[in-house]
This record gives sequence, structure tokens and C-alpha cells, in this order.
Amino acid sequence: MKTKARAARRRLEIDLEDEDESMAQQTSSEDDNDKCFVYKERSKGKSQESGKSARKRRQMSQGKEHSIRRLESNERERQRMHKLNNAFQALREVIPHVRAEKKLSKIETLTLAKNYINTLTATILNMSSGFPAAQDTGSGGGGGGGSKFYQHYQQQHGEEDKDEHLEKYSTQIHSFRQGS
DNA sequence: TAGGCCATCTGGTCCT
DNA sequence: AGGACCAGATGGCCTA
Repeated sequence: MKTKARAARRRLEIDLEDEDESMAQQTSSEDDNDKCFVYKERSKGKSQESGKSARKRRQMSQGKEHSIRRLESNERERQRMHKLNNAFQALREVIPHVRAEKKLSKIETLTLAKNYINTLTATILNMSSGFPAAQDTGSGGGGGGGSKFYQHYQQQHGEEDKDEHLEKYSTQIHSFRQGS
């Protein structure tokens, strides 16, 4: 699918393989150097050359470790995004929409879900209060009319929001219908 | 062909 | 320390 991304991944893997090869060569020649170094060390102390090669070898192995860690975290990130996408898919399947033939985008999914929840909330409020108490104003408050749920909702959103949400949801559906 | 959407990579930051 | 999370960058695919 995403050929470029795969190519990049492959490149990183190839780099890693190349690094392995050169590391193998490097270390074998360095082994010789090290043998030489041990001899020199014994005879006259630490040489500058051995310091350089040790540093270089450390850098290379760090680079290799870094590449490996990168590949691993790329893989984890991919898995994480796949899970996220599965969750999006699950959400798409439970929210009603008029574009069954066309997959909702992520932003559409979230927006519709939000409006759908608001719509359901308003419906539940109407049902649970059972009478227009849910309709009357939040100012004054009609002593003990609505449910706790409704009171909580009112605290969170205010009364006017409810109808607005219903309107927003239907508007949203309408605009998506227009868009399709 | 431009623009929208998406997957992936990446480095930084947060959390456990 | 290592994994999870995040946001920016990049480039591919699709559609109007």
C-alpha cells in the first residue's frame, strides 16, 4: 500500500544490514589492531589510534542500536495506529449516517459521534423526565422536576444546548448528504 | 492537477 | 530505562 513508507523501512533495514557487514569487517580488522594494541600497551602504553577506533566502534554500535530501536518503535507506533483505526472503525459502525456506501473520514466520524451522543442524551432526558419539565428553563429551576442526570446535564451544558444539539446533528447529516 | 485524507516515520516528551 | 503518546513531516492514493 504505502510503498514509499515501506521503501523507507526497507532502506533502514538495508542500512542496518550494511552496517552489520561493515561492522564485521571493521571489528575483524580492529581485532588485529586490538591485538596489536595489547602488545603496544604492554610495551609502551596507550596509543591514540586505539582510542579513536574504540570511539568509532562505540559510535557504530550505538548507531546500530539506535536503528534497531527505531525499527522497534516504528513497529509499535504502527500497531498503536492500527488499534486506533480499529476503534474508529468500530465507532463508524455504531453511528447512523447516510453515506453507507462511502466510508466516513475520521473527522466526520468524530463529529457525527459527538452530535449523535448529544442527540441521544437529549432524547434520554426527554424520556426520563417524562414531561416538559425537561423543557423548562434552567433559570429558576422548577423545584425537583428533572432527574439527577438531567440536572447534571444542565449544569454541564445549560438548557439551550439541547435543541441546538439536535439541530446540529441533523444539520451535520444534511451537510454530509449534500457532500456525497 | 489541486486538495483532502491517510499511513508511516521520526524525534521529543510524558509516564510507569 | 523503556514504552506510550503526540505532533510534524513526507509522500501516496483518490476524487472533483
